[in-house]
Amino acid sequence: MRKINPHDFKVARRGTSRTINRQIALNLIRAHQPVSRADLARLMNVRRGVASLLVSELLDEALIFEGAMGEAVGRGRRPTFLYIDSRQRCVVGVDIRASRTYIMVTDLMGRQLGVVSSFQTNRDVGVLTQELSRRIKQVLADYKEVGACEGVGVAVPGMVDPAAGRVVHAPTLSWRDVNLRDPLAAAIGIPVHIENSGKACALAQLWATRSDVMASGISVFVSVSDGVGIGVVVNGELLRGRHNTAGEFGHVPLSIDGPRCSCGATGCWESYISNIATLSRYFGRDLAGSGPVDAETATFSVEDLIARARAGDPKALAAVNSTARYLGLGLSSIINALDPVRIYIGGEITTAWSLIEPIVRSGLRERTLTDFGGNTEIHVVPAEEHPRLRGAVALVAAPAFAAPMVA
Amino acid sequence: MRKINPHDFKVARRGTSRTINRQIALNLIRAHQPVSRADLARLMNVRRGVASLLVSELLDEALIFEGAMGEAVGRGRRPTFLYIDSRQRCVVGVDIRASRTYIMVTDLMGRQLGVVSSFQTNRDVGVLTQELSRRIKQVLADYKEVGACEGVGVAVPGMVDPAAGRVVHAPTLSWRDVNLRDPLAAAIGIPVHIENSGKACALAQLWATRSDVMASGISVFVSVSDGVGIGVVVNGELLRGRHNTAGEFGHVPLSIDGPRCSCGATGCWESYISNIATLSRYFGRDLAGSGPVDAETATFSVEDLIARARAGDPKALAAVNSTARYLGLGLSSIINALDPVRIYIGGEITTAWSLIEPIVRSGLRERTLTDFGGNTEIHVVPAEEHPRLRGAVALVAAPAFAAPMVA
DNA sequence: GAGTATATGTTCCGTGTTTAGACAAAATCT
DNA sequence: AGATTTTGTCTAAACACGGAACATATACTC
Repeated sequence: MRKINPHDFKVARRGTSRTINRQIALNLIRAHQPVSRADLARLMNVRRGVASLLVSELLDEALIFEGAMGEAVGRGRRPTFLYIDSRQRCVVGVDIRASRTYIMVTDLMGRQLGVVSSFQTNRDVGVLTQELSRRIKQVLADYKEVGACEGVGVAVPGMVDPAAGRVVHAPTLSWRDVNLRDPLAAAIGIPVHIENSGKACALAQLWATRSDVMASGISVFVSVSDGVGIGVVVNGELLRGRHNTAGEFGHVPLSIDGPRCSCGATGCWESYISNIATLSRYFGRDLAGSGPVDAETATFSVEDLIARARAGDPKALAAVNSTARYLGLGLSSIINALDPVRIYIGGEITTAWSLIEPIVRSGLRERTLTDFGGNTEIHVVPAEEHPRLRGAVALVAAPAFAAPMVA
Repeated sequence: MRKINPHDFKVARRGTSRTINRQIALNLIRAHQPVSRADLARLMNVRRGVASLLVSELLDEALIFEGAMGEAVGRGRRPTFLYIDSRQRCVVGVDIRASRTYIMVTDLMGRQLGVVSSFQTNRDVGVLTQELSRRIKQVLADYKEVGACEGVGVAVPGMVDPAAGRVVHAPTLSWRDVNLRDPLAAAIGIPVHIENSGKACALAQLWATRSDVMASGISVFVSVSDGVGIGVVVNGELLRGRHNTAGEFGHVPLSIDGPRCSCGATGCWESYISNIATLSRYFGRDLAGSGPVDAETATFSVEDLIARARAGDPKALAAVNSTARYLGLGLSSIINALDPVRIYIGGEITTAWSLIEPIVRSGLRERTLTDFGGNTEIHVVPAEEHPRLRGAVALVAAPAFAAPMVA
């Protein structure tokens, strides 16, 4: 039951019905391809004539194309199959992280083309833009057969203003109010879209062709790495808030008297479960601080810690288990606050999922208000799926499929 | 940018445009009445002919009526003014609280008719239903001139399944899985709608004719009384979640090692800022527990405490100030999690707002991630506005104005 | 007071879109 | 070869917005 905003509404025009149905048809082709006009008519519950007209419009705009004739299922004329037209078009996804930056090329459906390449992140924006531009051009030259690049999507670990193309604040990169989009777009001559990496992860799941849980109700993506990035999707739309900072559950406290967090406050969830927090717990001292960096801690990663835990190192196991419990306790806040259908979890810690899942679940159940809250579905997204990169790609590819604004 | 759910979408039919525009016109009449057909055409940016047809349809359905001719502004024919048709129709709002139950009669616009009556809440559902039924009939008989009752809306302090008409769990009433709607509806012969009281408060603000902040972006209503009830509105729609429990920020922790909360967990925000928590802080012992009830604490309310604080009692002031700080700390979680445009606050503690506002604000700024987060607009809703009751009324009156489901 | 200007509300026709159904094309089965 | 079935196209009807003309009603001007 939505209220119409009496100061910001969209009147239905003569072509509004067509626009709506055209987008529905396009999405159905995306979700069900290969699919025939007759299939579409059945899926949409309209006459074949209408489906035909919608399809011819999409064909004119080269958003879809007619593939080979399908094999007839029973008797009767064989259908002509329709596909999203991703021939000779590609998208580049970029994931900027504190240590390394990753690049991937996909088609318009978000299907990976080639391999993911990476290089060390230079925190000087000018230098990074130069290097990114060079590498993107390189990658596009390497994969010439994939065609023209429709756009570049960039996931950034920090607060982003996508409309302005600016990074408002990225603590791990020491960026403040940086225009990342325009210089990069100018350098490569391709449109660039930027977004916060937690939100990008959520977009990746939302626009993944297989999943359709996220397209209705509430779903949450929790990405645990250097920091905790979170994206919330409500009714198929990313929750942005007034300044595009909605979803920062990482800085909701577990204990206001807890450890100091990079954000300046104390006891944030992030300060309990980030990779640095887990490692600090193992080494018995705060690695986030500017203390002396010894050879061991400098290169030791959470994956290494998990390996030791699996190998039977009791201290490592204790550190991981501790993180698991705090992870569950924080998830309970998300569940109480949003009552989501499903929570996706990504990040290095998920490689220990089989180890920690029961602890996460019991930590979660310590604080969830209801039994079904405690049973909220949790889905692990492995690193190989590259959620940030796929989300970055969605920034470019998804708008063409978005629902029209109506009423 | 919303994704169309490929398994649950609404195709635009021949009448869809008309349905959309009809609802827009209806909402504009609601928001701007008195208003003429020509005004509507201008507001909607359509030809007068279209507006005329929409209006005649709304007239046929008796949703609106033509009032007296308006005075011509300049020269030219005088407009015929249109109004939402609330003649001879009324709505009853009911607010069930742990101690007392309140009843109010309004018209379809939510304008209060007569006075708010109340009686002591009997926790036996059967007895309460009987008494409610008797009193509602009484009130409708007393105000016979207001016409037929379109429905009864009930706000309940607990978890509610509005579709089933059941109270799933209301701790302060000791109710579990109680069918409240059907027995009451049967007894009075009028449709009944029930909803959680925090969500009802949010609905009251959403559908208030003057405010239109809530109709776009994110807004939150925080109601502090025996417990902490919260309603979140996203893009003009109440955030419900999978089990209609979204918004329970009252049970997000300030400190997981904090005081025990009525929900069973420890350190919930509610356990720091509920009226009982504030009073417990003043009396130096836990009033929520089943300890001995002495004459002083039994009748002493937060309003009394605030009066003492204003009179200069340092212990009272300290207790109130403490609550104020915790209120601010918890609000920062809401701001970080949702980045709302505005937060509404209701409850007894708001009578001390002039006293506590700076402390709430500084507590809030201790933990908000960004400067603009720290400056998030906070709006106090005084008890005299009866947000719960107006929300209960909105349950009945609002559906007629809701946006149609499209795409 | 008659004529002019202006605003409101209705009506008519054109265009675009869905709805319904007929029809040709293509494939399979008998 | 003919019947059946499925796909895709086409045509007419129903319905909605878009645009403009027209009647109505009021105020201003000479």
